[in-house]
Amino acid sequence: MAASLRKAGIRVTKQRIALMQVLAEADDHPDAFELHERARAVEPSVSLATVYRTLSTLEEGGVVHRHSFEGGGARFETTHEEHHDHILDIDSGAVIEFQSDKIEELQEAIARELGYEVVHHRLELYCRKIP
Amino acid sequence: MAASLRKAGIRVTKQRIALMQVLAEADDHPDAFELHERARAVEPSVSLATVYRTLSTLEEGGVVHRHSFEGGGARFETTHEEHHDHILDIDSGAVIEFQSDKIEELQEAIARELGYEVVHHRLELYCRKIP
DNA sequence: TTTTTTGCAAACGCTTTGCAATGCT
DNA sequence: AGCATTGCAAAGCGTTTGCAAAAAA
Repeated sequence: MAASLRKAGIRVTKQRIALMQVLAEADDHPDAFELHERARAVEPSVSLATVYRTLSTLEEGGVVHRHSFEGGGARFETTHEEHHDHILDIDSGAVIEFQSDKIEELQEAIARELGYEVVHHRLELYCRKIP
Repeated sequence: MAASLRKAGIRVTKQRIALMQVLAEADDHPDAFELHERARAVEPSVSLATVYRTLSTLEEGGVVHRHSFEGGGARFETTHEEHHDHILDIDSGAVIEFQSDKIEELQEAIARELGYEVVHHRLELYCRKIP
């Protein structure tokens, strides 16, 4: 944990280590408040302000991704290799990841046709379970 | 304008008429602040609070759509027949609409495969002009 | 020792809301 | 008359920031 911070040129503090640990263990796209709760359980000295500051730092460093789903504040996940989009279960709040090369290609084709190149995109499917 | 409000079961006030007029003329997805400016030019008695309240009312009535693009507040457009998604020009801030049946189908296929049906979705391409 | 990071509390930007006054039907 | 809608100012919410103290390099 400390090593990977050092490698990214980010100073190692106990607050950052706690947050990274919590992020590494999370698989549910928590928000800043939730991350603060979890980080405090590991290292009580972590403040919410530091959670926000560290998340921004980690985002700049490409370590985490920030998502702004509908309703509520931003939610975070540690960056993983493959790009993916999200399905959001309207009823349970669950977040499911998916990936579609075809959709990616279509997006690029559409943009290109209009004289644009896609820098990044956002695709979210707000769904309900089929009974 | 007044008639279409009445038809939707919404009381007719000069503030609402002003806002609807401004919305009808807009083709640039303005935010609440911008709509307030424009509506005030038509009817000076419109307050920002009423703009927000009326936008919510119109949204519930299906008359306008609210979008939460990256950065800044919500932006609005009058609902038009065909569903569409958006390209956002990162440099100019311009919003371009596009529509792709293929992408829609793929989204539904992906959701279905995971046991979900798509209630609504969000697809935004943040783009830069190709030189 | 120098520079960065921290917690705290205050400020921020956008949006919503309580209230008494006003306006619609 | 009766009830919805208004403007205003205050509050709400998630997020950011100024500052002096603490900690990392």
